[in-house]
Amino acid sequence: MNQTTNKRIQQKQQTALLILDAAKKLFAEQGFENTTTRSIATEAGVGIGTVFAHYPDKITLLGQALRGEIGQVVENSLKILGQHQEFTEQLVHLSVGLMAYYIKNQSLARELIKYATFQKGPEAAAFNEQMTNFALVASGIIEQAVKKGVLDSQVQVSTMTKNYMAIHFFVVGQCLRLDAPQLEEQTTQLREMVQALFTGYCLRGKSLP
Amino acid sequence: MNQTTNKRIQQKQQTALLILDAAKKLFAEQGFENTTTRSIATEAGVGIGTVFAHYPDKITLLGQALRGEIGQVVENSLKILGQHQEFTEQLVHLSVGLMAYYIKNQSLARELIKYATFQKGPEAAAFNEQMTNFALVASGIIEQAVKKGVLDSQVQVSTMTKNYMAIHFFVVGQCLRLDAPQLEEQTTQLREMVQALFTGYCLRGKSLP
DNA sequence: TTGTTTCATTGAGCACGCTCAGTGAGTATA
DNA sequence: TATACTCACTGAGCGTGCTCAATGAAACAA
Repeated sequence: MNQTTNKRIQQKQQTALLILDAAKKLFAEQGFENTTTRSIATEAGVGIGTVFAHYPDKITLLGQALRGEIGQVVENSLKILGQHQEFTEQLVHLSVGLMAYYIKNQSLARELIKYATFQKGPEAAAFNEQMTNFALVASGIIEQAVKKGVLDSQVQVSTMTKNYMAIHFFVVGQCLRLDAPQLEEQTTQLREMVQALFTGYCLRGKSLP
Repeated sequence: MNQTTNKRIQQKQQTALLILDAAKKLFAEQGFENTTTRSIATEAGVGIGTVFAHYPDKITLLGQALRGEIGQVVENSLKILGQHQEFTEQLVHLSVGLMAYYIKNQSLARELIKYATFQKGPEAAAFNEQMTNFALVASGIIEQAVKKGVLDSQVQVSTMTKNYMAIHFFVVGQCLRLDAPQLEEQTTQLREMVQALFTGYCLRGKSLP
């Protein structure tokens, strides 16, 4: 029963992959807007109807194409978080990974985030869940700093986390919007803003470089 | 020469107004996506081609429809800025006007800002110029606070301004994204974030309420 | 095997935003 | 007045993203 039924399911899964691979290739080669769903279907060797039988719309295809990579980028950032001692540098590092990815894939990332930020739907929900996790990590870093006595204990961790996320989105927005953003410049700006946010609450006499 | 030429020019200007008025009406009644350019043409009593002879694309029509109102809102906010003594309250007040407008016109404003934030073109440029002016006002408020000795003179005004703008965009983003945002809640969050940003640098013993 | 049901696949077709060659009234020139 | 030119206006038509009734192969039932 299972073995026989599998034939259809396997076929379906493979078709879905074929379409996704074609989409990835064409998006990378021609950009999002310049790639037509018809050309994706042709590249994948299926009819247009099949494309939309597997993915509800074009933006979902882009989301599926980028989601894995973005998750990977965040994961990598998390792995080497511990290398930094200053919690502000940990926060900076957390954002820089994504910033670098967004700069490298500016036009595709811009399209996805434009959608995810302002629209509703499963694709936006999935993306925003990733961002919620991201905020949780930031919150943990700030909480640790308070517990270690590096930060004044009267700060509201939740409010500071929101402030950090605001900075993150602000700088990420610039990475997506500017004409030829330089990672170094944007990182410097990010660092300045994060330090400005926290320096007033730092207890030990750590000075800015 | 002028008088006779005016006939054409006047006719053209009136046609443009007719189209813009029709667009305003239909956008308000049916939303941006649900309003077709054809229906705007019909409502205005002109052909579709005429619509695009006057406005390069649909989003420009929305921009023209909202730009005036948004400018008005900012102007009104500026007029009563002086009523607040605490500079943090001045900053909060600066944002609240726009937030209220965005909540009231959520779906249309979202569409315009989605475009202006991530796309290029004259419409986006015009909107971003408004935002640059907005940032200049904020910068002035912060600079004043430093000069008055309310803020530690070692703060970088430019960096703090960026931090404030980050908060502004963050909260405005929520006003545009959430399902039924409450102005009071969003204002409270904005105030918390602004106070958290500056409290560490405040010289006088002004306490939070 | 034969009949029945499920469901992945298909492409003609729809509605949309936007284009562009053609039209004719308005304007300047003789 | 007669003629040439300008330019606001027009809608048929194009290329999109996406839909949906129809098709037929795979899966199950007899």
